[in-house]
Amino acid sequence: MGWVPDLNLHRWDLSYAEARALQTTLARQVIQHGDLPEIRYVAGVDVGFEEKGSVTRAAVAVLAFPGLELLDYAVAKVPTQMPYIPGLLSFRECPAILAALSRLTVQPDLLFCDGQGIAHPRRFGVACHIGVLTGLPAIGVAKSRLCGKSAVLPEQKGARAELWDNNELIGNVVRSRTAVRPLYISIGHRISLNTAVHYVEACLTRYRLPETTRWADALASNRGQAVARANQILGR
DNA sequence: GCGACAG
DNA sequence: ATCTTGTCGC
Repeated sequence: MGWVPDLNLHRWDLSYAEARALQTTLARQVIQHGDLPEIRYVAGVDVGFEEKGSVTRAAVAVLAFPGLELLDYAVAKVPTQMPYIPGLLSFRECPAILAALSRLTVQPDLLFCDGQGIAHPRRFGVACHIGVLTGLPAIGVAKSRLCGKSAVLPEQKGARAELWDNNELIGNVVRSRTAVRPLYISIGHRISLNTAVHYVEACLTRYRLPETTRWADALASNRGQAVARANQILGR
């Protein structure tokens, strides 16, 4: 990651108890505010699995903002080291994600992570983890809820409700399209909740997920047509 | 002890 | 996440 001089790495071979303790410690490094300067490059990050789960495949797609044209993408595969355990997702996915980020040519100004940010039992979901380790502004864009409670959401696109847990505001539940399941948006790092929701909505077109996530999703799951289209656009 | 539980 | 075809509804 030549463009990230200060990667704050740590060990990944931890017991579950150690991993949870590390989350509690690192959560204090999350910066829960920040109004971003000029955002030119937004990136979607996602992970998929191969070989019955033994290989973790991460993909990062960088789009121009606000035009949303694909500018760059990178993929990385690493041996899967940890199973999926609710609350410890980042320990399973971060190694592959960091590897993919290191292969990027364009440095993103903002990362959209597939999963929670501080809307997490210890306020340290995958978006916080990636944000703190890279120092980049990050947003958690999850397709479902991990923890917290929110009011019933109107079916209309644009409907928005607060997500609360233990008397703390941890995120927003947002209807990105009429009559679809809502998105769970939370602070990842170096951004405020309102700014985070603003950028997610700015990356929406006609689908439930923002374009950043859609591209990362397609590339992480290695969908032939998506890879072909990406390579065509980028002339590869 | 009984649910809930990102991807 | 992943295994998988057609089908019901906005």
